[in-house]
Amino acid sequence: MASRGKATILDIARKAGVSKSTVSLVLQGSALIRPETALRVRKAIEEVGYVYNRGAANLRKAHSNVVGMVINDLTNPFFAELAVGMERVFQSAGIVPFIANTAESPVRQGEVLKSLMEQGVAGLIVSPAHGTSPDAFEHVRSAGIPVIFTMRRLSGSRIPVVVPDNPRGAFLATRHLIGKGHRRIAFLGGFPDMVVYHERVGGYREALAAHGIAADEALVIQGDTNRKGGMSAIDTALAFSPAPTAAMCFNDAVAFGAMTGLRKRGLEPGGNFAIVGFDDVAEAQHYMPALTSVAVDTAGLGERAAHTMLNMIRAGTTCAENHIGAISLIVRDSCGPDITEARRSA
Amino acid sequence: MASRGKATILDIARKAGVSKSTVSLVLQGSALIRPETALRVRKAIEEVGYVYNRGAANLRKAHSNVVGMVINDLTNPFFAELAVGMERVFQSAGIVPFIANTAESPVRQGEVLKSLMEQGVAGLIVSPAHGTSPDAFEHVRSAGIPVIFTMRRLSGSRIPVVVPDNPRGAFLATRHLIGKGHRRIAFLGGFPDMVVYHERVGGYREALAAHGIAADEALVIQGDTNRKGGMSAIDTALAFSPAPTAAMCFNDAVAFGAMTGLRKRGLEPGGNFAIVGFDDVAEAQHYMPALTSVAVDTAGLGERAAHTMLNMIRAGTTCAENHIGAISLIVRDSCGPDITEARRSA
DNA sequence: TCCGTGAATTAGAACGTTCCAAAAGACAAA
DNA sequence: TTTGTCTTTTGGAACGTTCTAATTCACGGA
Repeated sequence: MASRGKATILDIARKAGVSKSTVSLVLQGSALIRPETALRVRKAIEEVGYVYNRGAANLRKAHSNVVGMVINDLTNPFFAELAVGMERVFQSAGIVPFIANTAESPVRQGEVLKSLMEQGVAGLIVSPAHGTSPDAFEHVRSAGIPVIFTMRRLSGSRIPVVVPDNPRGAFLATRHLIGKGHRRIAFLGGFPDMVVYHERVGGYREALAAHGIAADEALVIQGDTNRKGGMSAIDTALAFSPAPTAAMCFNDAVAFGAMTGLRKRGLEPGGNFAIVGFDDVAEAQHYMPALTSVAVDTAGLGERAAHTMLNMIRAGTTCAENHIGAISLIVRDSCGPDITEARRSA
Repeated sequence: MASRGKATILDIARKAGVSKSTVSLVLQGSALIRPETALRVRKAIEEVGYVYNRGAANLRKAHSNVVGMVINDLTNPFFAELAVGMERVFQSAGIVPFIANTAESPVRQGEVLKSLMEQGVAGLIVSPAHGTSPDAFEHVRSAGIPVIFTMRRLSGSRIPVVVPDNPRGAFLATRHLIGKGHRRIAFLGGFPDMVVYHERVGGYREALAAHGIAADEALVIQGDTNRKGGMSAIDTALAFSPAPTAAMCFNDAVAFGAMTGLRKRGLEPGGNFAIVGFDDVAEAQHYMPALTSVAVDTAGLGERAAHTMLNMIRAGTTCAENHIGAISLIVRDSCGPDITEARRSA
């Protein structure tokens, strides 16, 4: 019986009356082995409950079959979905994905990175933590290990990225608000040290400019990119006079927070105040009112990143083209009716 | 320079003018080595950009430093939070946690399990996928690898569990509704093939019985444990006559769905219908109305599970005591005022 | 009989660590 | 000088695979 210590390839060889080389070949599905021999070996494998030792194999093999996915915030469903999308692709390609969470801490990210390197990952897909230095992953890449950034890019880094078309998304969303008749539109959440922030605020400004609306810088309100940040940002926004009548939010979490904040002040999102989000998380459609948001096809981007990584690993390169994912505006109820129409019919 | 192929312990030895054994000892922080020698070695390590090869080390070591966390649904913030809590503990204990998602599929779970075994995990913490057979993890355990189930238990399995006190939670929540004057209380969501379901429904029934309320089996409505399930369950519940005036939900996701469903029918959660959830996810307090829910201290349970696992690994045992985590009812706005009082004052 | 060919199998040297047993060196006591 | 003890260092055999370069075998043709 398989007792003290696990069974090895050698135990199977003995049991099947072949050499360890033959067993190895069978394990790799080689066509060199005579089918009946292979069958005998496979039976032996079954009988002793053998489990393959990938660590030992990786010692010989050129490179391992594990890739690391370094995620900045796994408790955010948006990123969790991303991770799960990538995981699916890797799993079915026979490579083992390790998911690691950095909780937006560059320090944790460093530790996690060290662990993954020690495990001998064949590649790394990273959604970098807030505050990551642009060259934090350079030594990985220069060691010949492919790295891809996803969802967030680091300014000044030459590592390939897979990100949504943030400027276009913000542009479309803002244009939608303008089309509804809004003229004083706030931008809520985010900080200027993230590239995404500039991309989204840029799209927002571009839309305003395209419609000849003067941007009021006071209405661009920075803040945390979560519910709490949304609640305080909307408070700040409403303190101005004349108050904005609509808000483009950095992401859906901020939008949810803003909607709660509006209700606290007796305003009704989708009624007398319009809100647009960004990311289109699953919750957006179930919220009351259902949130109009920019869909970024999270799972699709994840899959794209994973496929790109697979190609890089196969090709043995650390280069790849950037991918800017298409976005689309999902119109739901949080922007209410056209306010010019409403005014006219009143 | 470190060029073709990574630097190994041997390169460092050469560079520092010592033997590979010495380098190994330094890497393990052994006190045997003379401090100045250690320093010289460490400098060499720094200079060549050496990265430790854990795979090679694990080949010799009794067991590895990685544990696997098998999660049924990472896109559910509740489980994501659990995973993150465990990860924190492991990371700071110097062991590497791998997070894997099974998407509630026993098949995926099997694949994931195989991968983890091949990586040579030292232990496994599992929140089993819906439909997992009770002995799915028996062979792991009998191979001497510690396994812990968390959040969900499998009937008939002898693997140690770390779970919240489900019966008590459901009891307290139901009692709260009864205290508000409700007599027709529905139980929404879940399926009888999960042990958790029986525990929670059990607590619900016990509370009813304790207050002399006859349980109406028609009001126990099975369904998916997500938003969609909640929406259809509340529809079913409201079709009965007399209709229930309150609902105890299997979890918060179901509760959110039920609240949406109520609004669709012109009822107001927290107004003329009372809702209680279970899990107290982060979103509960931000929802409108804020959801009264049973808090299970997710992160705490995760940490507890992780610590138990660490102990099991250290002790080399596959046994541990079950842990039933304390719960508490967090009262917010979704149950509204006492309806008997309301009736009296009307 | 001898040789060549091709298919199937195998021996043995890696891979980068750990760890045991032993060695080397320094010093004190006999 | 010899012996013993203690500290520090080291050689070399594992660990479980893969992979290259054989080796073996059967068969057909000369």
